[in-house]
Amino acid sequence: MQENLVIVESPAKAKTIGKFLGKNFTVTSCMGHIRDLEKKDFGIDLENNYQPKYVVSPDKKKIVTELKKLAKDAQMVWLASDEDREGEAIAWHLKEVLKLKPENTKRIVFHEITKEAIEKAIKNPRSIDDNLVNAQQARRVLDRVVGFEISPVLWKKVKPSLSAGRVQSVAVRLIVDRERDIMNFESDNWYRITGTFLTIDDGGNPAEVKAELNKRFPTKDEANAFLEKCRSAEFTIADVIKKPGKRSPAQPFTTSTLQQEASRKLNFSVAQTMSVAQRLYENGKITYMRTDSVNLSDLAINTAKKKITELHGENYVKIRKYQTKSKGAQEAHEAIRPTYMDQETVAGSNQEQRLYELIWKRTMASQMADALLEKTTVTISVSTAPEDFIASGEVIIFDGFLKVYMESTDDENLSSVAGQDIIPPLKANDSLDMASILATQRYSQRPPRFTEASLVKKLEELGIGRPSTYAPTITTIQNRTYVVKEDRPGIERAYNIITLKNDKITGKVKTEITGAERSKLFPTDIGMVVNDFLMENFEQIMDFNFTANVEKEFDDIAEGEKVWNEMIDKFYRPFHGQVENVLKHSERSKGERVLGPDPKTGKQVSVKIGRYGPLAQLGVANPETDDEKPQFASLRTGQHLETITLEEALDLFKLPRDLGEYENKKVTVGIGRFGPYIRHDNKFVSLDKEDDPLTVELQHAIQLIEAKREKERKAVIMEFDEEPELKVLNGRWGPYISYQKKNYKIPKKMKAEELSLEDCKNIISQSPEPKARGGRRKK
DNA sequence: CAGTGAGCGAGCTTCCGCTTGACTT
Repeated sequence: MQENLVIVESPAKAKTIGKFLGKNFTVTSCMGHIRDLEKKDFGIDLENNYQPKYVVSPDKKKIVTELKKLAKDAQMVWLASDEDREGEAIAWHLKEVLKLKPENTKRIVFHEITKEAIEKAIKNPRSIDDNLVNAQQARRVLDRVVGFEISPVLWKKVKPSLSAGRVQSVAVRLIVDRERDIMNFESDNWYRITGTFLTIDDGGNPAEVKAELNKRFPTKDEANAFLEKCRSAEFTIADVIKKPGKRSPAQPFTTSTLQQEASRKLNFSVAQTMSVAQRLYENGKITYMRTDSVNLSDLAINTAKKKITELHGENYVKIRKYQTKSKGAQEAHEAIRPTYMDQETVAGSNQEQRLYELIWKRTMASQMADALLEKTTVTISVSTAPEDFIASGEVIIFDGFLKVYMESTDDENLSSVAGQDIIPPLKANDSLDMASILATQRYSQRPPRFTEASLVKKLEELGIGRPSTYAPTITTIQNRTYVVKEDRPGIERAYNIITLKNDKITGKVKTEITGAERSKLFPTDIGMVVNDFLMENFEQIMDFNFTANVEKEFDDIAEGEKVWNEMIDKFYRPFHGQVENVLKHSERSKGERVLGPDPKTGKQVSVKIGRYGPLAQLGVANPETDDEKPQFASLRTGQHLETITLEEALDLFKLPRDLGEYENKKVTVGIGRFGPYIRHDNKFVSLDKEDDPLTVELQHAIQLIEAKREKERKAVIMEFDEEPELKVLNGRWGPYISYQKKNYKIPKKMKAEELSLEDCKNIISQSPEPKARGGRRKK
């Protein structure tokens, strides 16, 4: 019989703690929540004060059986889940499901996984905090109510299988709002004046000083006039100011900041970062990766200090204690840090090594000295104008933490790495020779689109979502196709540049690419329609402060100042009324937009969301007269309900288009579910990306048809006269056997070119029944 | 798989937070 059973949440944690506790303790894990609300039906008894109906989650049945067995054999069960709301509820569910008796059950908590912390916890057990558990039940029930009452409204009023929720719907709103800000953005432009001046440096060599005018000009004429004035001007140093400055390291990593930095520095997606971190954690290389705490254990700080001294010297050390202040933080863990600070690198995949290195550097830097800078500002006066040129430079006097790590920023325009601009020694009243002065036309920047990581940052600022849900939320809104992550090309923009050099003023027009996007989040048409529908009908849920407001109430419940089902009741009554109201009165939402009349026929042209996605419609259905039916055409990729023009929509109806004949058969071009295609002799050939179906000509179409035939000829490795339905083909993943429209894998040791008909039949009879080609087809 | 978009209506979809593998693409 085991004396003591300790239950924690994760197996990796159980392993470590097991080592600390010795023989009298068995440490095991429950893998997070073991029970949840019933998934079928609502899972909440509305007739009975919102009583939750809990069931053991299907994937936890096995674990629960094992835990029951272990608990039965133990004299004392120690529930050691996290100290936050969710952790308390996990402990309570364990107590309920395992039917633990109070006299055999103790609840313990610890913030860091060290021998001392755990022994201290064992000495100070408490009982389960029912108020905290109730706060969690309120959270859980509220989320179920919101998600499971609004989602079905969307199925009826917009499209089946859609979803809404406290977290995901606000995440989508952020992206939709930003996209509209960008659409409505009006770019401003002005002229920025920069000058290059000549001087002599300490060594007596010629040196350059670059400076920017402290005024920008709204028009080309004004910029020109200023350059004219500079022609005959004298340039004098009016002032040199030197100021000390410092920069401090960033806080240790939390889930959110790790996701941001891994995205900026390593180009990892949010999900990728988490799975790489999970492996590092399981291998004991880093502490737990789902945390909102920036706290480091004393042990970690001490080993970091030792390592910094060893590598860089004592003057690089500065012990810093960080405190978490983000909204809703629950402080159940430490910050994300290397388990052993003296390990600079780890074995493992390239990704694991890079992420580890990032975490190691960030943690080291967080305990290092400030960087000391000297900022120099030089004012250069212009004898013929009231404006001044300003040259500014920053020199690192002491690098401190910058020796190891520098946090990146999302703003590409911000060049902020110190030590880039060394200014040659200059004195007041020195005069400078002017080498050139430039007036460059600049445009104001539209708001930036979100990356996965910058969306996580925003959600965290708003207190929406938790470290364990950031990555899944980002995945969900993409799975529901509310949002897509993609690249989009920029557009070319012209700008003027005027140069004064050698007493000559010359103007030039240059071009630049602007607005190109890489891996950014864009709302889809359905995302926008759903967002607008929710904004109109469920404003309260869409409010950025909704989560913060209910969190306050959860806190009150946790403090014992509010009763959880009373809080839910207060929310539920008006909310449910609103749901009923919307179901009864609101129109189906298709995002319809009328673009105007077709100039040829006068029929109305409109766009909306149809069963298979966004479409354009020519004409209006009239059931009474039952005359001509409207024409429909799908929107093309890259076209959107909100931005498509009348002309672009009309073009869609020009397809399918006759190109002429080839081999006495018609050749037509159209757009289908898989993009633009050419049809000939009942066969389809995809157009190349650069081909426009509206202008493509017969000759090119024939080329494509022939190219496809050539490819098909190559694709057939073997045919058999006796069995025309059986072929050995070369596909995307290598050779395979096709027989009666089903495909079969060829075993690795066999060579495709050497198969006999007999071999093929053997393979087919021995293979498991494959899926029919085309996947899920109905009937 | 590529011309769909009308309508009948069965049975299904859905939330957020804890956790880790077992899956397919």
